[in-house]
Amino acid sequence: MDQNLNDSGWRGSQEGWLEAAYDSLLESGIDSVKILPLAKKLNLSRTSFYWFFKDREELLDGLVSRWRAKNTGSIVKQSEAYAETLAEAMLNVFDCWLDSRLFDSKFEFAVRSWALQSEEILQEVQEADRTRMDALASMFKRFGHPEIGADVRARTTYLVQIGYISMQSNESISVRMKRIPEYIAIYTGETPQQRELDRFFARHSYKPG
Amino acid sequence: MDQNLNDSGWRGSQEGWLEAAYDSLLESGIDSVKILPLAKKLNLSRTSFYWFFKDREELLDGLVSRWRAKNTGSIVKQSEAYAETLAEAMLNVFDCWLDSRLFDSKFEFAVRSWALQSEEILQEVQEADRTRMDALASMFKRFGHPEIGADVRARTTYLVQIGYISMQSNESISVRMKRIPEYIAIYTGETPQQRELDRFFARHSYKPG
DNA sequence: GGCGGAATGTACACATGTGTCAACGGCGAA
DNA sequence: TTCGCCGTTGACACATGTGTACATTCCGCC
Repeated sequence: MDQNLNDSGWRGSQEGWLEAAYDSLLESGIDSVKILPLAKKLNLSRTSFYWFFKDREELLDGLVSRWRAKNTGSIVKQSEAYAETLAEAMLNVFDCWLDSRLFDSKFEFAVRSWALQSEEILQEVQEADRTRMDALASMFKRFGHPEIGADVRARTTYLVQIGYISMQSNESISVRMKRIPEYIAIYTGETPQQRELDRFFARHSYKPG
Repeated sequence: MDQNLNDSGWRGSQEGWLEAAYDSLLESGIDSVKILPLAKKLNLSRTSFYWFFKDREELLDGLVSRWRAKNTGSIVKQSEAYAETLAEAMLNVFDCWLDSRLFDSKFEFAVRSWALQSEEILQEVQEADRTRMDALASMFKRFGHPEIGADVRARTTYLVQIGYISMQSNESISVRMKRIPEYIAIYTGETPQQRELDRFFARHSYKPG
């Protein structure tokens, strides 16, 4: 398959192995991330893996770092973005759910499943959950929701998305977009303005029909 | 460990292997369900497994059947239970989330993670999701919510729970109970009556402090 | 053009898993 | 008591995976 040489004139690279591991993790879970199959995919000898990584453990560590770097950051950032109303702020957060450059849902699900069999990963995931929900709760408080209400609304917002990911569904953008106004109403208790929605739709190149 | 004989005077049984498989699935995921380790746990020879099951595949089928029988039924049933108000109906559904005899969350999470690496299981899970969400949507419609609102509220209710499961958190009953009134308010748009809450708390032997 | 380190490959040792087979053991019925 | 079935076991054959040691090749540089 991948007989192409990379920059340095060689076929293999740390990045290459990591990328293959990432693909396999998303496709079939952590137990499928094995050196022998990856080598076959990369068309490399199994043992040349050990040139780039000490052992399998080190490869898996690389995957966790990748996940941590990508997914948690975006939610925090989007929840802090400028907004005039709570509904608009909520729509900023929704950007994450619809833009895979901000939040990688498949990656997220695979890592959470991984947590089932590794105490270490479980700690990582729970730490991420806390950070993300705290950021969302702050957003609700910023717009005047009292402590407990903000907390439960933050949980609702976040958990619906985690649950959605866990369904591994593959719906079209338009099906998902049709639910947005209702979601905003439920989460925030206020109806979003049409112009707020229009701005959101435009950001995601969606034309309501 | 398990040197006891069962009813028929023998040590092994189909049930015994299935139970061990179930434990292992919940503890460490489907890839940990292997005949050799299970045999060690049961203190039986690995090969005697093949007396009760054709192969590993058949054991896994047993696990799926178990899951299907338990988890989906309860949600449907609770969503159809008698209630005077929507808030009360919602509390009936909440029974599932707090009573492991109705809904086995760990089992649920393990099966969903399994779906990552098996197309067949993915189909099963998605079928279950549809059935459950339809039941919840019917409940919202029964209490006067229009189609799209009922649908999104059903999704919210259901997905928050699936998301919660996916956090694998281990919170005390009292922490969880304190959020209930807020959840009801968000999901249904109406505040629950104190007596409705009291009835719910009593069902779960919880004394608000 | 040949040296040296980066990258790859081959061979080995070992571990863990599946499934088949033939032999063995306990217990109840004839 | 002995026959036969239900359940159990160890030995075998095989597959897939990890990691190490050592040889080999490739490429840039002097």
